Order: sequence, then C-alpha cells, then structure tokens
Amino acid sequence: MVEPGERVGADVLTDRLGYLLKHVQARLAEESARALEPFGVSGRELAVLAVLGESRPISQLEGAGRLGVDRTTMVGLVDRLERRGLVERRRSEQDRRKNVVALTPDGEDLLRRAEEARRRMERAFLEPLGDAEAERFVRLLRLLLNDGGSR
Amino acid sequence: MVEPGERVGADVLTDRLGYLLKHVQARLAEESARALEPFGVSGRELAVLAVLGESRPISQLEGAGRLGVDRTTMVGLVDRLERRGLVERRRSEQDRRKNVVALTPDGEDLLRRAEEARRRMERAFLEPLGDAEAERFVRLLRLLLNDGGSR
DNA sequence: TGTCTATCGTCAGTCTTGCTGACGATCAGC
DNA sequence: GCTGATCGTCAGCAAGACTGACGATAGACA
Repeated sequence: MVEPGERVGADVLTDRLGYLLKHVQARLAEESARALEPFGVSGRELAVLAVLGESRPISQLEGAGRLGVDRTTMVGLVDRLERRGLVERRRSEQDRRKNVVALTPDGEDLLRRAEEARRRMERAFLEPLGDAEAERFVRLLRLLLNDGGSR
Repeated sequence: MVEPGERVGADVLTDRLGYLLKHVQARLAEESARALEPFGVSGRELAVLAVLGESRPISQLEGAGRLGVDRTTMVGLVDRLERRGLVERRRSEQDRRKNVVALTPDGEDLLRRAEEARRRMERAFLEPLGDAEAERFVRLLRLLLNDGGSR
C-alpha cells in the first residue's frame, strides 16, 4: 500500500467511505505491525491468542467462528502458534473430531505483554481525535458491525 | 471473509480497533460490490474514474498518487477501464514518457450514474448511526487519515 | 446393530491483490 | 551529446482467503 495522495479540501476521495476505511485500516495495520514486531506475532495471531485466552478452552472451529475467519485459515494460524509453543492442540474427549486449542504458559505470558503494547498503540493511533471523540468513534464502529450485520 | 462471531458484550474482539475496522470495511466492500454490480465496475475502478473526472486530465502516475495505489497496480486498473471504453490513454505532448488518461463520454456517463448508486449505498450503510452521528463518523475517519498520516 | 448423513480438521489448488525488480523510452542537467 | 532520473510496462513472487475433496468421527434412525 502506498501513502494516500495529497490532501485536498472536500474531495472526491475523502468523501468515499470505502477509501477512508481502507486507508485508515492500512495505517492502523502498519502501526500494529510495528508495535507487535518485538513479540513476533501478527495482529491476527494476537487476536487468536486473545480469543483462546478469554474463557474455557474452545475448539478450532469455535475459535474461527468468533474471529470471523474461515476454518481452513484457522488451521494455518494455529499451526504457526503451535510451532512457536504458544498454544497446544489436543483432541477433545467429548467429541474426537474436534481439536481443543489452549494457551500454553508461554502463550499466556506473551498474550499479556503484547496486549498491553496493542492498547498503547491504539491509544496513540486515536490520539488526534481526543479522548471523548475516540471513544465515540469506537462505539460507532461497533454499532455499524452489530446493527448492520444483523439487518 | 466470514461473518464475524456472535455478539458478546464488552468483548476481547470488539475492543480491538483492528478487528472493528477490518470487519466494517469488509461489510462495506460487500455492499459496495452489490451496489456497483449493475455497472460492471469495482469500487476501486469507480474511484479511478472519479479522480480522472474531477479536473484536467492527469497522468497515470499522478492518478496513482492521488488514489494511493502503486503505479504497477494502476496499469491494470487503466487497462481494464480502457478495454471497456471508459477511458482513453494518450501520450502527453509535454512529456512523452507520460500517459495522459481521460474519461470518454461513456466513462463520464457511467461515472455519473455509478456515483449516484454509491452515494445511496453509503447512506444506507451509515443509516444505523443516524444522520448526525454518520456525519461525525466520516469526519473522524478523515481526521485519522489526515492528522495521523502527517505525523 | 448397522447404515446414512453431518461435522471437524486438513490439504491441495486457485484467485486476488499488491509488491519488487527489471526493461525500454524519454527527459533534464550539465 | 552523456548521464542519471522518471514513467509505463511486464514478469515473477508473496500473502491472504476461498473452494472442493478427503478421512475420521459423531449422531440419528431404522
């Protein structure tokens, strides 16, 4: 991705939701990559860890559903985390078709530290909006995802 | 892309800016594809047309810069639009290394009609926010792109 | 009990999107 | 008129995600 063009007032591009979302997201992805680089995980991998860490162990498919990724994509995600010793797969006792995926102690530890870095990065990213507007912004995004999705 | 997971209150995922932006953008991309399908152009192709239509003819590279795409990507974009008879390349008189790209009458016409459809789609997309919040949302996005980018 | 269908994890293949590196043509400075 | 930069093009590569198929397992039902 290349830097967006020079700024122009009310603009044929910055009037487009698609353009705005895409480029804002691209900038966040960059910041995120920079912030997580010391931990050796991508933003998505961290999200996987976060989902796995939030409650009881869940199956691969369940995790994929929570994250909104395809189950075939989840295979590779878990592969990589397992290779790094951050998660463990084991066959479910209740349903032996399922892989239950759980954090290892290393995984727990990395999750905690990387989440802290992510939160710092997000605060910095939203800083130009000011606190009140930043909070509102996140709320509106959430609203679009929930209300829009269930229409 | 798969539908995001079930809604849960304050959430390890919907607290993530990355997750929110990515999925909101994905939903918009779907809506956009649906809205533009009758016109046979993608959202990005329409953005190209819009940039080309907004002022004097510009070079391919200049257009790429405005759009924030790589110049090699621009080749393919213009290729496709030219094949469909929506734009015309010609060698610049001033600098014969440059391709000046201009809308054809067909291109102008399609631009007008498709832009109308896009605006309708965006209004519907933002509808859950209400008018005032929708406007604010766009303003905040613009702010993030501009202020963040120049830091 | 045995059969039939659905589910889960996996893999191979494919498509899309974007980038890198190289090339020829052209320009601009000297 | 050289020399180094710029522009458009192309081929090749890499990441991300999806499709379709497969084997293993589970659950329903006769």
